[in-house]
Amino acid sequence: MRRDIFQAIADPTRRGIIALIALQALTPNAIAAHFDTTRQAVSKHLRILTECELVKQESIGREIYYSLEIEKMREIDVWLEQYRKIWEGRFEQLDTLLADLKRQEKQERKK
Amino acid sequence: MRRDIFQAIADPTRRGIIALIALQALTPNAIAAHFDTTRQAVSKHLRILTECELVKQESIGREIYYSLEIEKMREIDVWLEQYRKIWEGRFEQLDTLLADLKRQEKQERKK
DNA sequence: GACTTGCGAAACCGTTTGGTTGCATGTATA
DNA sequence: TATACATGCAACCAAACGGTTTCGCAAGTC
Repeated sequence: MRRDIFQAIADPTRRGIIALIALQALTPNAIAAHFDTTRQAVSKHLRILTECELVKQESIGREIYYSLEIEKMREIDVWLEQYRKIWEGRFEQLDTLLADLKRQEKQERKK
Repeated sequence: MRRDIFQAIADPTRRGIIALIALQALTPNAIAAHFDTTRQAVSKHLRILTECELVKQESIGREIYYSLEIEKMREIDVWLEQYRKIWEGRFEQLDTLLADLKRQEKQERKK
């Protein structure tokens, strides 16, 4: 039940949905038409994406339009930043980088 | 069996391991000491990380040192890039962005 | 050679995941 | 009002996941 953005993007179908609704809101039916699964399966994915606030919905009549909560994607970017420092060789603040990694490792350990 | 980098980073313990070996190679025992699981469980995680080439190993005597394959982390960055364009409002090449998202969506559909 | 250490592999187990089918509800439309 | 449509939700199921225990093997150490 612990909804995590990293878990949310782990599934290829969900990444497909994210790509699909990144620029335009779509209804579950419209989304399901792009994949070879049932509408209900898509609905489940949308629920997971909604639970971790990666997706927002807007009801219009009997239709529900889903769209990407782009700000949430930054969370991945934040996590990636420390490693970007490494592959870019930016070790100016090696101390803080080490502290960041240590803190994160400790945080993960608690889960 | 489908080893995917996104699935690899989905697990919090694996993210902890990644943070831990990002700057220094460590043995399974040393890694396991940082988490409250068995060495064997860590070993399983290391196998998954190795399978998707996120981690490389070097045998020294009877010890095996695992370290992060930092280049592989760029793959996540590449995937994130299209969304970064969106949240940064960089729509200069809206056409190519749309094409990128379409292509990716199609790619995910096949899986 | 006998013993300890570091490790991976296999077997097993409870839980989660991703999918399906069937159903209930609310909204438009004839 | 009766009908069709768009959707979420519950129940169920096989497969995958994350963990443990047990084992076997290679490499050091006495």
